[in-house]
Amino acid sequence: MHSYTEENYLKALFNLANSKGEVSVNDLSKHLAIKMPTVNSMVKKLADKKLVHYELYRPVRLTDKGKKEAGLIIRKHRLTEMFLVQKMGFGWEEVHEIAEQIEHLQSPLFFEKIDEMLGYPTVDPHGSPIPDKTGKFDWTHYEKLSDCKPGETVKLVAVIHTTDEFLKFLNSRELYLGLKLKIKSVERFDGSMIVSYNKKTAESLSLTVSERLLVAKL
Amino acid sequence: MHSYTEENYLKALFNLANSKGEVSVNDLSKHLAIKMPTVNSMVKKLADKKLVHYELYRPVRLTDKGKKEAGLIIRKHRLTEMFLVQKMGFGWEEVHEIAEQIEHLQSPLFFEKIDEMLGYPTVDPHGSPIPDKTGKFDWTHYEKLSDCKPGETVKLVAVIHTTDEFLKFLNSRELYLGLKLKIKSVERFDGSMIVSYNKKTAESLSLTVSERLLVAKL
DNA sequence: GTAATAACTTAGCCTCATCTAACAATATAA
DNA sequence: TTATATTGTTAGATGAGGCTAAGTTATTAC
Repeated sequence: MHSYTEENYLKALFNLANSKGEVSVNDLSKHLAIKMPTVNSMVKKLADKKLVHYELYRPVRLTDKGKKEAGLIIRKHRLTEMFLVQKMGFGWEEVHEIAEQIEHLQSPLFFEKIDEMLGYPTVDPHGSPIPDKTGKFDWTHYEKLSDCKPGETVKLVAVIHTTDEFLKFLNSRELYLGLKLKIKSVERFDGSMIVSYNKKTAESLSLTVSERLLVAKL
Repeated sequence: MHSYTEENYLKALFNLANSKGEVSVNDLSKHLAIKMPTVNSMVKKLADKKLVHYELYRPVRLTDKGKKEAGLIIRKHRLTEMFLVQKMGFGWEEVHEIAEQIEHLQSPLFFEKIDEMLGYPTVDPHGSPIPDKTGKFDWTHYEKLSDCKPGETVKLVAVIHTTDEFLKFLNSRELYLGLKLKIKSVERFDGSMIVSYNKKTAESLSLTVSERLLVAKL
């Protein structure tokens, strides 16, 4: 098994690699708030364990083994978040910190039980997919709200870059997963969007926000 | 806050000190499965932090501060065990290992929620008292089954030295908390007891077992 | 009351995960 | 295309929490 620390590096690599597939030592260092030389030596250690591909002065890529391990940790994290929200009554903005700790528990039985109690969910409370027991998952191809056109009606299916503050902001605007949104117009100037949903007929969402909301077209 | 390791030392001291109030370095070493020199240096560290009283070549005693800290960890452990049994359907023999890990989580909110969901319980699934929010608790004075006399009828209220195997043994004999037992006789020779409960009219319990069962007289 | 045993302590070493300081390579901009 | 800035690497230190080997103090047995 891997150490608490190694697990955090794997998870960070997994999350950062989503777009490019490779991650610079610098990105990792910033994301983990750990100095570069430390990250550098840890990356070498992960390479020794065949969890990442690494060459001097080159970005890092997870190996298949590394992807699997990372996927399994993310699985535990997301199952936990779902459990905290659905079975314990936490808000979606409260669960990240706690799941961050619980994901490291060594008890397959515990996570089996959670999975079962939740009815084998496929997404977490923020709409992110939960990897399966082999560590694999697919992001069904959702669009960013910011890529949609006026006149379209869409359903909010996931939230990305989920920070505390952002989720609280969504709460305050009554923006929840599953919500139907109609796009009324897009402001040329700053990319902000005017949308309607529920009883709100003209809410404005900045580009910063609409880029973080994933939707399915209806 | 204290490290994971320090928390384990505090918890061990708390558990071992129950009878004598003081604990030898040797006992601690055996209980934690950590070599004496390591324990020795850790004890000094705890003394620096005013968590234990310590003099060279003398046993160790928790300070009031240390007792409080330890009590709060035990509280988290026992609340967790109760949660695992009552809300997640685990058996009382399965929860120790998991609680051992969860007790170290840093999230007051998480344990508040558990406490609330359980209706502020005062004992864990094995009948041990759950310390309050100041780390204090009282072992209501229960008697060992082994100290009872033939003819008495008692209620099983707690189990001590709870290992996996022992709890499984109790399961197999259908010995659960709350059970009424009548003591029929005690064997002079080896201290074993013949008791009746439920539909069983003459079950034999060895001294090893009856010393680990706490009862209240009826 | 001494000798043997058990318990305790000290000294010194190890690994893990972190750091800083200094140097090397690559990328960017003039 | 050379100068500068950014990114990456190496070397060496640190603190936590372990270990073994060797010596010291208590305790137990005779």
